[in-house]
This record gives sequence, structure tokens and C-alpha cells, in this order.
Amino acid sequence: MSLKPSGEMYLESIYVLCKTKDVVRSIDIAEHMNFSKPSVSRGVGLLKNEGYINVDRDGHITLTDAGLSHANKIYDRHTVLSQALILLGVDKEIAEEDACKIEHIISDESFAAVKNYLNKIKK
Amino acid sequence: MSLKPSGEMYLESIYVLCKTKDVVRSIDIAEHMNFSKPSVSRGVGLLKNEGYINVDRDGHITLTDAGLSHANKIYDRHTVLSQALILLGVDKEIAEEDACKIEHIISDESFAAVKNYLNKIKK
DNA sequence: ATAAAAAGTTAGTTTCTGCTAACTGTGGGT
DNA sequence: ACCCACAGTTAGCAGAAACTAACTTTTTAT
Repeated sequence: MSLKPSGEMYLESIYVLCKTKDVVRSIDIAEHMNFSKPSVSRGVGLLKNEGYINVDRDGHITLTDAGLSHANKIYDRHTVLSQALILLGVDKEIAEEDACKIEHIISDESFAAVKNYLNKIKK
Repeated sequence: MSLKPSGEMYLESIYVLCKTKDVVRSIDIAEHMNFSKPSVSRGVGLLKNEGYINVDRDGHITLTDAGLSHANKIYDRHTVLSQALILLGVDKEIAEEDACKIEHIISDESFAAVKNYLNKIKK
């Protein structure tokens, strides 16, 4: 049972929310992603079962090592892809949206190539 | 009821098959996509209902104007995206696979930007 | 203390898109 | 004429991932 696109999205949201809030709950994720509470409840349950997050009895969510490393990977993809698109002249808004979709499906190889290109250009 | 990723894939396959065969049937699509006959049967039925293809009583499939224009669009995306990735150093095989996935989800704006970049570089 | 608001869960629905099993229909070869 | 192979369809299953409605449980505020 590997992480699916939707699981990655939840993980990424948790990661982002952790940076600005001291505590992350399901409801915060629901608001951030604009999903219903039951959807998040289910998503969070899966991530917990798969060992990517911990949920204490106050409903406070934290990333495990596996969760953090995966979230880092996805977040890196998000950053690099949106930056690359912006560099090509795409509006920030749209670049973000597209990065959100592409980050889950692009292969490691292609992503590495894009990242490499971006790094070269930035100099 | 707009075209979903899977519908776009069927359309693209039909388009590609049309270029090498004089007649395209469901079974040809099934072989080309490595899908079962019932899956293709359903997919073809949807495309027909939505007005993207015509199927005559011999089972011969042709693209309508709407179908052709959509197929052209997707095929263009496929070509441009895979070329762009190859240019960045990605293996042809992997570039093709990634293009297949990205072509359905990238926005018009981002695609235009990539295409523009590719055209500039090619000169 | 009690009522209301907030958070989370359960149950069941929907949509998408693949699958298998089993059927129908059609055309060719013997 | 008869049987088989090929093409296509029907019916039903599976699993991912969203939703609503309707709980329960917990927290807060008067």
C-alpha cells in the first residue's frame, strides 16, 4: 500500500500547516484543502494506518519520520515545479495549481531533469 | 459532461491508430492500450454519446470534428511535453510516459509556456 | 449547569475507470 | 449446414476518493 496522490496531498498540507501552526488537527486540514470533515477523517485514518502520521488523543497530528521525508519530497517537487513554470512565464496562481497536480505523477527522472534545469537557469 | 482523462486517452489512441490503419475498431484500441474489450466498449460508447466519435454498423470508428480537434490538442500536448522532457535529458521511454500523464492535467497557460520555451530552444 | 458550537466519526452515496465472466452476433471454412 | 473464432456487449465487481446526513463527543460560554 503505497502513497496515492490524495495521500500525498494530505501529507503536504500537514507539512505546510505545521510550519505556521503549533498544532494541526483534522479540521485545519479540511479548511486548508477545502474538503469535508469526513473526507479528511478518512484520509487521516489511512495515513495513520500506513505509518506516515501520528494522531494523539487530542486529535493533534504529527508527521512520523516516514511522513516527514515523504512530505519533504513532495514539497520540494511543488516548489521546483511551480518555480519552473513561473520562470517560463506562467502566472503564480496557475503555476501553483499545475504544480499541485504534476507533483504527484511526474517520475523521479523527469523531476530531477526539471530541477537540474531550474538550478542551471537560476545562476 | 466534459472529457475526462480516460476519454482523452481513448481519443488520442484513435487518432494515432487512424494514422497507420485505414479502419479503426474497438479491438484495435484495446490492443493498442492494453485494455480489456469491455473497458474499451464502455469508453467508446461514452465518446460516441458525447459526440466525439462516430461508430458505423461495421464497428468502424471515426473522429467527429469535435473529436478531431480535441485529439489534436492532446496529441500536440503529448508531443511537446515529451520533446521538452527529452530536451532536458530524460530518457525517451520515461518522457513519453510522463507526457501521457501530464498532458491531461496541465493548464492551457502552462502548456503554452512550455511550448513557447521549446520553440525558442529549438532555434 | 446547561445549551450551543466545534470537532470527529459512521454510514451510505456518487463518479471514474479499470476488470472478469458470460453472453450475442456475424462471417468463414469444411 | 455447422461449428468456431473473432468482435462486441451486458452485468456485475473493485477500489480510489470525494460527498452529505446524521450521529457522538468534547469544549466553551453564559
